[in-house]
Amino acid sequence: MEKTDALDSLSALAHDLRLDTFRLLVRAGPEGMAAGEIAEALQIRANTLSNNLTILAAAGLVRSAREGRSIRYFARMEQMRDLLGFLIQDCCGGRPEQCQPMLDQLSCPC
Amino acid sequence: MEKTDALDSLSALAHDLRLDTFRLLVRAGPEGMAAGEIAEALQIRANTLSNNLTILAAAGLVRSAREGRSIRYFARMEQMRDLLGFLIQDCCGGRPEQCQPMLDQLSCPC
DNA sequence: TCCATGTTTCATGTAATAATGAAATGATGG
DNA sequence: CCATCATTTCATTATTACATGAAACATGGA
Repeated sequence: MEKTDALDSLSALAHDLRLDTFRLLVRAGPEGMAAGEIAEALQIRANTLSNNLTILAAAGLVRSAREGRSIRYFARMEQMRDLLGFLIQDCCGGRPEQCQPMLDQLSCPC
Repeated sequence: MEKTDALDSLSALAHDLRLDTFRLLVRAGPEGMAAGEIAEALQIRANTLSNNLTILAAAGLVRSAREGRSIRYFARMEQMRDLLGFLIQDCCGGRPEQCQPMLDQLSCPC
């Protein structure tokens, strides 16, 4: 991942509503959620959500697909993985002795 | 890590100069770098850097220590680890089957 | 075809963010 | 204790991000 893509993703996630939206979609999994369902769940206006979904989509963190009248949104886990990869690579830059101990402490809560 | 802390860290990193600064400090390792050295390396004004170092410090991503006339800055890897942990936990929320494959693809470049 | 539903686009006002020059602070060596 | 160096603080200005109401667009059903 390029630095500019990482900046886009970080900016997209560095926003209360967008972080909530992304987390919600991650939890929704492969079925995704319709824009209306998201707005309902997060108690926000349709157009505010739409603007922020556009920003998440531009950053590659979500994708959309029309389904009848509504439009479903899905979290793009690949992008999330690439972002984590970028941040980790960032930390390692030539200094494995600093990076590895950090990663060892990182455990997946699964 | 709390969501509000994660948002602070994400906001702090979602800025070209601050991301560069943080990466530089990570690479500098435990010796850290004086503010003047950072400004020199990144070719930016002292006060611009100072403002952005303050933001990084408020987010917990760097710490500082005076050393003679200059002030040294250090990357706080714990905070970075916690942020990564938050983002990963975020992705797992109740859905290990989605999270684990992602993590398996994540390898440390060390 | 016409209407209702779901979502996005547009225009606008406002608030937050960012960089800058100038001045102030703090620390050191002479 | 003075001069100097390193860094921060302050005030100002420009830019950008944000939420909103109103209007537009697309789809499916009567």
